[in-house]
Amino acid sequence: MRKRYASSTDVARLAGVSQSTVSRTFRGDSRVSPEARNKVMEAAQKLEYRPNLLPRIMLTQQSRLVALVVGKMHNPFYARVLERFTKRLQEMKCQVMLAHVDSDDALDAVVPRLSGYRVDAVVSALSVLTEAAADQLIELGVPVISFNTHMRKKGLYTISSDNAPAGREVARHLIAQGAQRLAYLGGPEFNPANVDRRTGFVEEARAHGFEPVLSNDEFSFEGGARQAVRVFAGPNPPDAAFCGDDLIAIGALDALWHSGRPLADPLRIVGFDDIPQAAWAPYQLSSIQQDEEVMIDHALRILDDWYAEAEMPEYLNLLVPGKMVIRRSSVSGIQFPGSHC
Amino acid sequence: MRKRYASSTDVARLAGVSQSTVSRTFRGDSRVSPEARNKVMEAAQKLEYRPNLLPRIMLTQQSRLVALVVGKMHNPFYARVLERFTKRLQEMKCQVMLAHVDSDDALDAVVPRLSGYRVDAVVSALSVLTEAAADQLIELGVPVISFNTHMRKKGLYTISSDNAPAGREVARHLIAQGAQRLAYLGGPEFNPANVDRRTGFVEEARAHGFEPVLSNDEFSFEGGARQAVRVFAGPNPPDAAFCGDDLIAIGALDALWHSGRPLADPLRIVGFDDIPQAAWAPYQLSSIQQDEEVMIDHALRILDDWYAEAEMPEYLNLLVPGKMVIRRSSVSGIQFPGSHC
DNA sequence: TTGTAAGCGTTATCAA
DNA sequence: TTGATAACGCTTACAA
Repeated sequence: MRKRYASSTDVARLAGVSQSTVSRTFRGDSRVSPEARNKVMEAAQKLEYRPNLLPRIMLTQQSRLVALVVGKMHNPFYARVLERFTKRLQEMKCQVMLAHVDSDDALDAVVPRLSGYRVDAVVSALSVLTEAAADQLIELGVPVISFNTHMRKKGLYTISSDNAPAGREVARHLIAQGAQRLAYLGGPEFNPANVDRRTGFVEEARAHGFEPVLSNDEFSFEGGARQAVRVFAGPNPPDAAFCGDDLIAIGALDALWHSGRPLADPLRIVGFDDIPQAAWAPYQLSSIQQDEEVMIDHALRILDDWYAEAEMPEYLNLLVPGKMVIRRSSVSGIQFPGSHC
Repeated sequence: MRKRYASSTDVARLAGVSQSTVSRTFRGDSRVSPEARNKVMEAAQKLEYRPNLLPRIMLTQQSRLVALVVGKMHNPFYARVLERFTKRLQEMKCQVMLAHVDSDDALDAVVPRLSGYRVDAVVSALSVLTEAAADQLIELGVPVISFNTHMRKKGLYTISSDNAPAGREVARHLIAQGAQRLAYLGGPEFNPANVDRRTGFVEEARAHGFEPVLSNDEFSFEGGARQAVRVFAGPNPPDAAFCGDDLIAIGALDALWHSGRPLADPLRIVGFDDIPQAAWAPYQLSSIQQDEEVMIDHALRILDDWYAEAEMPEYLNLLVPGKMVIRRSSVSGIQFPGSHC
């Protein structure tokens, strides 16, 4: 049989005080005499007492547990968000309960547990939060904070990069650099972040008299590779592409690299997310940096308000501007191995 | 005031049955009549009843909560382990409590919370688990499972790649490819994984009459960049290097790339971890693949045994063989842009 | 098959 | 400053 933890009652008995005094001591309640405190601490030490937080949760209706629902962590952008967010939550005395969800089935299995542990809030960093998934989380009855989604729903608070203006900025930049034939290599067709990035890009391009080639696939390296093969197959391939995220951009470049296909020279590429790999020497990829710190700040503020029992808005759709980071890939263009021979 | 969840008592009242019947219904206890079950489910639906797991934890001394303690998630290898592990734990009906720890202070803050929530076990994917940190986790009184550490301590179960033989294999491979001047670019000098990889490599090299140049720094891109500058500075630089992990290898390559320094041709490189980026076109990096699935299997078996209240060994140090993945970087060597002109 | 009642380890209220 | 005592929402004998 498993060894039981010592309880505050055990400590109280050994210290010769009441259980309430032990409780007060450990919560830092001022109304404890120094002598009592000493006796308690000594007994606690002897018994290796670890205060149990669970009864407190039941009594106060507050767990300080925040669920973080993630999908694909192979994207370094999400790994970074997860790391920072966890750190910040710990600083505000919350713990993260991680839930990995790669299908709606997985969500079915996980949601009852999240409610069972009485998480105070759910944060979704799922790249695609479908409407059904959002509903399921909202039914938990706790605030749902979601990154890079935008839906107007009671109980849903979204925080997104301002994708459309970023797309427009990329179009202007590529055109200013002298691009003639534009392309957009995107994520899943109806993914909201993808839609906004593409729309901004396409609209701005059209305003300048260009009609970009459009393509979509997964947000991933492989998705980029597949699209590159399709988009750059023709006789007069694009000489500039905006990619839905950096992994797509890098996957596309690698595919072109391998294909040995004749390409426009220079070929200019811009990605999105500004993952660390974008700065790596062979890519030197221009990208839109999402301001994760500000996005996380917003999320924490919403949580704070909720903990303070402040009046919460029914829903919220916050936009955070991205910042364009210009590197070689969109200026002098991609250097293929040996391309300058 | 925060809205309270419905309790099983509320459901019982509405359904006109006893609270125990509600409890039995939700635990799938067979001793409930179909009529009772129906009434209960109906009432539960109406009240949006979500069973609370916390009292159960208190009663059964089992939370099915596993703490995952992570350090640097910017390493894609750890991100992948985290993702897989979380998924597998969910499949065995456990939830992950994530703890981000980047200093011993952070550990002090986090440990009392982990015990407070009564986690059943702690899994550490910290790249360096110092002895002090290990002790702190062990004092929680729950099993501690740690990756790529090796310490013999009661309550500590370690699972590591078998680093030394991997190092030896790399030495043999590079020598067989025709390398003349070997180098090892490593992680922190006393990190156990680093020590083993280096030792295996150096011993085998010496057995073949080679004396590698040694260097160390962080396990990171920047660490690799810094080491490359030092190691390849001399007049007769190494023509083959084994790197403590793939990020070091890639950082080193990028630094050399930028430096424009005259280098051995071919220059052969091998990394460790086989992160997805190792396969990217400009690098084509040979690497040692850690068999994470098997490592995770071991960890889950330990957990399973513990849940089954099986007799646990005092400690355990498991080794999992790595597998060498050979790519261009160690055969024809690294191609610098334009190097084949 | 159902209900009663005693815990689990805290917090919070009220007297002392 | 202390100690009783009633919750919190379940699980689990035990009785009916």
